[in-house]
Amino acid sequence: MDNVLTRKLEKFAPLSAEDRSLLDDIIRPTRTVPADTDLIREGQSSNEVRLILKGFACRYKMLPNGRRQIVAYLIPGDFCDLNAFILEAFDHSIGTLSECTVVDIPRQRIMELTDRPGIARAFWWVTLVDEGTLREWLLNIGQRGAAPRVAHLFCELLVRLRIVDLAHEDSYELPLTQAEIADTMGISPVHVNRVMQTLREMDLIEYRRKSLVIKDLDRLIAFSDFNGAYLHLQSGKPERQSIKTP
Amino acid sequence: MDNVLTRKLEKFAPLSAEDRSLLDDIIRPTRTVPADTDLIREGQSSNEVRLILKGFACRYKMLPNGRRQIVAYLIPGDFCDLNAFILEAFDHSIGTLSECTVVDIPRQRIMELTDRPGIARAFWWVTLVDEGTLREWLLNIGQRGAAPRVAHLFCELLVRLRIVDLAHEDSYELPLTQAEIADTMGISPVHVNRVMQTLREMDLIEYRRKSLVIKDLDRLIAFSDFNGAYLHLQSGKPERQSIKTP
DNA sequence: CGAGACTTTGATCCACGTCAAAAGGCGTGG
DNA sequence: CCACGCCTTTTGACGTGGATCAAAGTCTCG
Repeated sequence: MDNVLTRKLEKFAPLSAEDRSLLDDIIRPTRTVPADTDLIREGQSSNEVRLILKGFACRYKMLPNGRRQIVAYLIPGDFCDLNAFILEAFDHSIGTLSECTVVDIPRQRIMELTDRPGIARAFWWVTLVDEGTLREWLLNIGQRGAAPRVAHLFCELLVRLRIVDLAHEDSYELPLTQAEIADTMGISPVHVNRVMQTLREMDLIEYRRKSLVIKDLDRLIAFSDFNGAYLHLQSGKPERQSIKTP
Repeated sequence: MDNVLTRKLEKFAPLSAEDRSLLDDIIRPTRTVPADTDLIREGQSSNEVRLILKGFACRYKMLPNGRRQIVAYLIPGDFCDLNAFILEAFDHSIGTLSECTVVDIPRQRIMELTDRPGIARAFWWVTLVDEGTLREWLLNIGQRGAAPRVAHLFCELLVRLRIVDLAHEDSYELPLTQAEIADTMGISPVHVNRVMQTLREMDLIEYRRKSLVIKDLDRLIAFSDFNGAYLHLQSGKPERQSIKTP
């Protein structure tokens, strides 16, 4: 039960005891990866599936001119590449943002797991949530101004980290530099700094020592028009993010 | 053989004759949908899978303030919602951009098809390509200036339309208004207009009567840093888009 | 205690937005 | 076949959010 993966998957639908124990077996042996290390590089292929157990990582793409876009954050409980072995080459890289604990799961084991319908459905779910998140990010970057854009990210991370019990109240560890946030949001590092000051002055957040405190979640949600429906959490159990968006 | 769906799926891996004929049976009965009509609205659920046979449609998300972001184009051969029935509610809407011909396929038929491994793999492939495309769009909107951004879109559409034989040489029908392109690219309609004039003045494209002619594909590719690897076409058959990116 | 990595600040610039109006298509009905 | 009206494209003037550049603070950690 204290497995970050099952904890997450059960937010979609309950798993049988047997499924849960199969998923428990999978999370060993682990290895530790230092910060700022690539787990997978664009163009590579792989016969293993990586699962993040601890730390923050990201998917990113680079442009020849050196500009970088982070296209997803990977937090504990997230797979790097669940189905990627169907393709011959990765179309993006994955790198750690902080020190991470990772498991490498042989493709074969994943395929065994997906013989079980409950697990197969749960894996589909994570795939579809990833896709939904990409669409929401596109909306975020394409249509929101810089300040609500950053605020939206903070709301999303709160919800996602709560799912795996990594948020305490309305605050969580956010081991990112402002430059990394800039690469995520498509704005300059300097502007990220200014935006965060604005959010601070509005009394929406506090941010010190890589730790984010959301001081007024309701207003942060309203300010960023956050609606967490794209995370497709089970509807029986309304989460804070959904009850606040009329 | 003259089925827009199999034509596309075989660009990933060849299908058996039997698979191909199963996929032929699926594309009837069709219906015609006028332009600017929603096929699916955010929040809805559905037990059918829609397949576009003719025309352009798009996935989009709206903000409460009325701003819209188009997050994907759907062209002939594209599924609207292959796996979406796993979720209870759509997290985005799908609307036609031009008059479209569509088939509605009951969820049950899709599940029968995926019993066949070749088809199942092909369906996985389209899902992963969709996801890869979303990541590339995020890079495009987040990191490129307006002109290369639009140019990148034109390159992508050329490759995708060629896959289904809907491009003639380096040109194709593009039934979009500049306002729709603006909603896709996260820039204003006025600026789209100016960017297109720039591309025209650079002798990269011609655009009249909803018809786009790429006058110098190599330069357009270079200008937009286009690299079609994210479309994951079969590697045995190098397409134009890949040989031009060193 | 010093070095390198982050954050913060200030000044200036420019890509793109907004507003508003003119000019072209294009379908409809007379 | 023309004229009207509507939608789309184009143009111009002007405003602004965010970029860039550069330097000064501040952390953190060896």
